[in-house]
Amino acid sequence: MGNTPKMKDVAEAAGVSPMTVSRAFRKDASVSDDTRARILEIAQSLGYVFDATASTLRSKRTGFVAVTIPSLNNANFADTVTAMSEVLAEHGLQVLLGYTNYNMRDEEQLVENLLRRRPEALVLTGGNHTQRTRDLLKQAEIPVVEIWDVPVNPIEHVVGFSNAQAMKLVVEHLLNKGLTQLGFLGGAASGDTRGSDRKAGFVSAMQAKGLEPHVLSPSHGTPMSMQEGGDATIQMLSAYPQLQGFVCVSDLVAFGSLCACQRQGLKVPQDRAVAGFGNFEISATSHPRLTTVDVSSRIIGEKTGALLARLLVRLGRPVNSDPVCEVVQTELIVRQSTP
Amino acid sequence: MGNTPKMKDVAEAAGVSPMTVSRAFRKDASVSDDTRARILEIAQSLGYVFDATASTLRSKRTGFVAVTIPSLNNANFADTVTAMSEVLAEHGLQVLLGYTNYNMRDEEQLVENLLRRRPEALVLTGGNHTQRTRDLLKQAEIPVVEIWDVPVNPIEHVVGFSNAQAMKLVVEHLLNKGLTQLGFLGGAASGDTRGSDRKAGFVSAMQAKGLEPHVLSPSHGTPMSMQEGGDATIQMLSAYPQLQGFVCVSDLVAFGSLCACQRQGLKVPQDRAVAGFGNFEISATSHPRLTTVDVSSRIIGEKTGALLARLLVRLGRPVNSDPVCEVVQTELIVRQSTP
DNA sequence: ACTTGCGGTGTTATCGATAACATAAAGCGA
DNA sequence: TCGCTTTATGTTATCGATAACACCGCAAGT
Repeated sequence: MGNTPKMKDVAEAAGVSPMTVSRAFRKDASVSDDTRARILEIAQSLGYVFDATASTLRSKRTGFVAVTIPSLNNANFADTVTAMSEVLAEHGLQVLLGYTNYNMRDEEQLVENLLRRRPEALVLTGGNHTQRTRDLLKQAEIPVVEIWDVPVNPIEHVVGFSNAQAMKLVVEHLLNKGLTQLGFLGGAASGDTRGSDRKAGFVSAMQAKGLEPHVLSPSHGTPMSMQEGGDATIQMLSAYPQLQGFVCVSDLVAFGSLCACQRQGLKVPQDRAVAGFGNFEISATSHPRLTTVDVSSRIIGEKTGALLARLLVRLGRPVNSDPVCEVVQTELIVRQSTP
Repeated sequence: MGNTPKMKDVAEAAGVSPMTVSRAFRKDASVSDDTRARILEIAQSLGYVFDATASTLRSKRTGFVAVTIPSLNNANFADTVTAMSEVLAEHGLQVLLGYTNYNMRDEEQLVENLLRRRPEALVLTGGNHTQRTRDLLKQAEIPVVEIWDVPVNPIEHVVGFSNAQAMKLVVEHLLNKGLTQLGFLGGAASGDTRGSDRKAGFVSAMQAKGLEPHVLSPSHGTPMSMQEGGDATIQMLSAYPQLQGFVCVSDLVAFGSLCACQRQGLKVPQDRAVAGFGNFEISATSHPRLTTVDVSSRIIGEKTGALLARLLVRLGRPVNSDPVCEVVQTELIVRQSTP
């Protein structure tokens, strides 16, 4: 139990001071090559495992980057987190992940918990936060990045895109193809702000052409998914049989909608068009394949990781710099589910 | 910068000793209710955020549970991790997540990195590890749980199921329906051991009936997904046109296979049967819906979380107990993609 | 030859909270 | 009233690594 070897033990075994062992474990510090090699070998043979918890206290560098996402159950966020983790790992940084459940209250609690771990930076998915969350982050004096959104009033750095703008691409494509009777599926009032932004993009794009936007959103705060997309489609079909197409908050909803149409004996795209959002794998596979918007989830992760690596460069404390706002590309991908 | 308030500052502001503040921040310790309330209020007004990194060093309790999963890009693992996080959060424990990329070497490196953070327990997805990984874990003297598998030679605790056994359910169902010409899609040689186990289950179930098992696996170490499932289906169809059904390593592959069949003008299940594995959301939505095996991903996470909470109960060091081996239920779900 | 500089190493104090122990005040039965 | 437990709080030393500084010896510059 108490026999876990410490740096001191390694030092004694190697006949050097603990300080030298400490240096040997860091790539940058100045130790002669053979001393380092010998120390590392001895450490390994003793079964010594570096203790980051102690290092952290004195050096004030935890090597953590805290990241909040609404939910793990979303391939797009998972891609972003994976890419970010990879980039950060190259710089010796660890991602500390937390889930907000699409809820600003939970986010506030989460942020406080994460800050207790003294992360060197914090990444928030989305741009909507409670005032206390913003206060906590300000106090923490660490770099903050908001992703997957372009907030009107950003906290500091931003790596994202306009969900409303991206959704507009879809609507305009359908309008150009002559479809004017369109319904929107998804985008709850609270919680999923990205979904709401997409809905807003749909509504404003329709209104810009003087068309009526039909919308069906879930009443709860969590985003619609496949099953609900199908249910919503059935409802829409009976409430507005004249609809020519369904614009969906995500590919998952679109897939649910597609299958529901097929079950009703409706052909897609001949009888009804269906468009998704996010370019999930499913949209490239389904039959027919889904028209969607690619939002480069991985690239958001990579860019955020690279930005943080730059800000947290080894030379001492975080570099002060002007807020960065990187807008990543979104691209309409037209496939067979729309004319 | 240096003006971040510390416990001492809160103590002075409240006119008590730092120790009392420390106790006020822990639910269990003995402080009078009004003192605690006053301290917490003052702490809040000063913008004090508890420093877990310092607490950790002295108390030797990090509150971390390290978890390794092959990849975030899998809704099943995501469910497990989410459920586990929820349960552990109730006990003040934080999940520290790492990815092995379906690679034992990466896992070894990852485990070492995670151990540096001094987690109180470690959860490994799968039962295949390098010797050094096993040595590291033994040295660490913390509870270890292997999940999503029932290893022949477990390290310590297990919460999982037999992938081979579960796959056998699918095969036997198809055989009972009179289909004897079956092909298997997925399950690479290395890397994805759960996939390989499922493949093994398929092969042995076929051989038990004296039938020839046709198998098509990816050459690389990462699991097959939708796109590849479709490609593999096309290959199988031309190599073995007599096949009556495709048994797939996952619902994702099955969905790829289903769509590929449909593109070829083949009706499922009339012309070809398709079965998946994992009961992903897609299998309940697709048209036709997919026959699959439910493996209760969330329950694995919940049970693992509960087990760890029990082992790490607040009263001092980890409780010593005999290794637990919980086998969770798997259930065949017959839907329309098979006769 | 003498200084200057630098690579390599050791010494000491310290990061911020808490375990362990000590202590003061309050409750309580006989 | 006394001794005893219980509750609320304070004191001191410590967790394990590292920042900051000091130091030594050797090579290069003048």
